[in-house]
Amino acid sequence: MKKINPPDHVGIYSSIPLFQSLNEEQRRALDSISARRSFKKGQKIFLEGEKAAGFYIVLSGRVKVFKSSAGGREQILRFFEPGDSFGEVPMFTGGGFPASAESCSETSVLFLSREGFVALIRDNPSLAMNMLAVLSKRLHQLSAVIEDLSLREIPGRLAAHLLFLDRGNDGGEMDLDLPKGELARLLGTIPETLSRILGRMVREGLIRLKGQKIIILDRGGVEEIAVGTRKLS
Amino acid sequence: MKKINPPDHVGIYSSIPLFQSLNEEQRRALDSISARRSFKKGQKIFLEGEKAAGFYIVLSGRVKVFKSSAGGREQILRFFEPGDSFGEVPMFTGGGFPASAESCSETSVLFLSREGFVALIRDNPSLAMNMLAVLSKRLHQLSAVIEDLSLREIPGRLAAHLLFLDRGNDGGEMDLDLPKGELARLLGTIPETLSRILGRMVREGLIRLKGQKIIILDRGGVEEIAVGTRKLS
DNA sequence: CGGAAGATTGATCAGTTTCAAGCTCCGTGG
DNA sequence: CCACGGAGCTTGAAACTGATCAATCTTCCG
Repeated sequence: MKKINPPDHVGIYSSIPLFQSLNEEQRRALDSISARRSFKKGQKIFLEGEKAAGFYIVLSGRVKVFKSSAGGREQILRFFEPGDSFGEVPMFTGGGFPASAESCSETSVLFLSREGFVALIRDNPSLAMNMLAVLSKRLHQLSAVIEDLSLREIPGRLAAHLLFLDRGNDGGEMDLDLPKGELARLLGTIPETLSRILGRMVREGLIRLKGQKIIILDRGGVEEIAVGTRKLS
Repeated sequence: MKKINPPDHVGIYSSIPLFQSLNEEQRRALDSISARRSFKKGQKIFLEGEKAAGFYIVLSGRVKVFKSSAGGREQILRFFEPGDSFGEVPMFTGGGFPASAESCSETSVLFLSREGFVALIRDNPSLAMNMLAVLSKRLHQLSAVIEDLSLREIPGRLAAHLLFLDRGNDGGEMDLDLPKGELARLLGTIPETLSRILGRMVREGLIRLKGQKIIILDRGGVEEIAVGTRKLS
């Protein structure tokens, strides 16, 4: 499991992409505007609409950011892992958080105060550029989520996700890395539906599945499902 | 109709929110890195995945940014109007555009070169802050789209959109401001479905509709639909 | 070993899309 | 000035996807 937990505090920042371009002095400046916080599994970190006093960076554990509906349904926007920052939006809009955040496990985060960070950005052009890059990548990701939700049906989303998990380890066994219920909420559906579709994929010999372990048996077939060329019967 | 087309070029920039904080000299600098471009109705401005040499600002007309699927379906992410910038993402990610852009009418835009603008940002902290604010607002918007697509059904999305259009002019007649087919693609559906749902709303006395003109007759009712408290029969 | 949370399965239902046909509006050209 | 033609919009019937509800099974911890 990834974890950011080095001996001295300079090391903390050097393993955070956002701060790559800062020098020692600037990193020390971060110390005075940041604080560690810990969350137990399932704790709320912030709620949609809340005002923010700053933003967060994951040090260890995992955080999910999600939207929830009146009816109790939940759409996960993304999981954040060690090194990822989250909750930046209200720092720059002045409004509230666009979504809620909750820890998925024992989690430790770094909290950075808004004023401090904004000041730091003001005379660190490269920090500003890094943050622009972070937000831009986030926009790209959200666009992809929208594409999934609007233009693809669930088997396609699932297939694409499996191929994403499989990047690099062709054919080998891999881990879903999430409880199936969470995966369902990430794909914009519910556990029952996910279960059924996984079942169909198994029946058609596309994948093998035991617990959270999964193997892609027919990569070409899965790709066809992802693209929409082929359908599950 | 809004239009940005002032006598001298300083004026151009002063009516663009992104450049509010720049002084005269900095605005003159923009001149050397920007160029006007014109598009006729329905012309592609860029395609998803294309590499970018810069980004755009709408001067007059309207631009839609959208995702399209293999099956020919289309999800509009947003419309951009005079003063709005669009297509910034690849400037900061180094990748391609996350979506495609097309003019909705005779449209004139300002194109700003990537290198020039990045250089400008580097020694204009407030320009960087403005851009951070722009991207953050965009993230907020996309989150809202995701919420709509995943957590709400179509009558709810439509009702929310009508209330949005109505902000300020309680009860008066207003304009859809879009062909119904485009509205459908903005709400994540197809013209047939939109037509039926508008029909149901009329039948229930929630709205009156003639062409693109629409009046909200029962604001409370429309709000209930938007929130999900009430359903159309 | 017991119990609770998570996962699967089946039957049913609701919402949305698809396909097909017809209609309306409006600009163009005869 | 009217007729034509086409795009956009509407309407209907049928098909489909995914959600809901309810029951059962599994897993994993305490």
